[in-house]
Amino acid sequence: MANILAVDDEEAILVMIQKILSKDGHSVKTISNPADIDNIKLENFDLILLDVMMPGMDGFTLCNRIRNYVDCPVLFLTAKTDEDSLVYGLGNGADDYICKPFGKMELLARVNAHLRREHREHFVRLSFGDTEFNLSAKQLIINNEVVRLTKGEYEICEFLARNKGQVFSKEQIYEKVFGFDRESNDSTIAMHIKNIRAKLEQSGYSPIKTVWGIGYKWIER
Amino acid sequence: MANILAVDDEEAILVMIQKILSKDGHSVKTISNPADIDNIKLENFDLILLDVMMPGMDGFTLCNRIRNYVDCPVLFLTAKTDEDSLVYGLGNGADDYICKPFGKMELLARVNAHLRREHREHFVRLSFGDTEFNLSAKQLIINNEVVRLTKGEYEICEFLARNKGQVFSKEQIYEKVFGFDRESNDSTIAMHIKNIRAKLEQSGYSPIKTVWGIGYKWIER
DNA sequence: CCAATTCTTTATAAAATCTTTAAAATTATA
DNA sequence: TATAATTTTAAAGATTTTATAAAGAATTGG
Repeated sequence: MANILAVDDEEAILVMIQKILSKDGHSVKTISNPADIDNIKLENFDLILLDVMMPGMDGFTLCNRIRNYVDCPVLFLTAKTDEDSLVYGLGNGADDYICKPFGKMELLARVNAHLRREHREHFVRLSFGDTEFNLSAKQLIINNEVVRLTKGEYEICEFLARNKGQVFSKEQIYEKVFGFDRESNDSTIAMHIKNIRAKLEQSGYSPIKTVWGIGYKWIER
Repeated sequence: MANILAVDDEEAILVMIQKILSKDGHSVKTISNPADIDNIKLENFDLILLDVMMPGMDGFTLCNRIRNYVDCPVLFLTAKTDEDSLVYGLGNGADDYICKPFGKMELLARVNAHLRREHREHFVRLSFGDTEFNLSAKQLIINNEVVRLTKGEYEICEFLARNKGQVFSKEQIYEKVFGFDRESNDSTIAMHIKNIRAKLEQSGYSPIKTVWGIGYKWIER
């Protein structure tokens, strides 16, 4: 799942880390001599676990040094449980500070949380229930499935959904969505509404309701 | 510096959080009634602190719910110090789990570490699957083979790939990649896209998708 | 300064979307 | 119930946007 590097001078701990993480599907490389870290391509790792107190090199300095060419999460594993050390560690480029003795499940949970975060997409969203507008991708997603809408169709949906419950005339919709008014736009909107409905119907949704004589509205469910 | 939301039913803790964080330059909003969270635009926050045990709503559920439309770091503050709760919390979308009573400096250090990370640019590595950008050599490598792109072509690819999933208009792409705006740049970008596609096609890749009427986006297969 | 590469423009073809038209269906109301 | 108003629907036409090709301008490296 992920490439993880663990650096610690205690073999027993490395064995434990190796066991826990590889059981969860990760590929783990261990180093017991911190000096060896210079012979390794750190760029290839998705996450690094670092002991703080190691003979010949302290983890803080090491972390600070490798931060120049490493973007991935770096987590300290340490017996130094005082607050000052923690603050110092986090202030020197680390992303987490796990105190020994730590629970096996805690280690795994923290590692996975950091990995998950690394892959978290930063999209601007607008969502209610199982309906989601991905404003960055300009996509309407229903039940984790993308509904293939044209630009105009999408814009109409987003506009109505943003103001769900409110009724808008065809004219208003046209003006709000396309930005200007026009001679005969009612039939255009009617057309779009029809097409949108047909597409959403396939996902089992009918969110656009006709308010007779007035217009349309997106109903909240 | 950052907009932070803190949710806790204990006023004393909120006051403390407020004090610590605002002293460090952050803008802090506090909520003592978790139900109020529905009346707040969560998108505006850079980081959220959440108590786990609150009357009427538990933080785990809340976190899981808001994760649908919130990308920012969410940190639990909790008196539940057992490992199971920690694992459960981190497994439900949280990014950290801070046990009460926590040190003031620890809170600040963790908050800042998360914020710093959020702004950490990936300057070393950008890759997915067998597609890799060598950012220092300015090369796109697919299946261990270098794709011969011109500088402009490469920059467009890197920009789109960095923001994969997001749609950008031709104008936006031009501005972001070449740094300035221009009278007629649409056809230039269209041209580059065409050439990029032709080159990537030879490696069997078609990562750039046209979003009709809006622009282009990089899709991760 | 020249040659090669890259970027930009122009023109045309192709594709997708939007708009119009008109008829059918539905709803409101007299 | 009949009539008028409104919405729905289908299909064709118009428009807009993108893709492609080729040629000209600018830039770069030797």
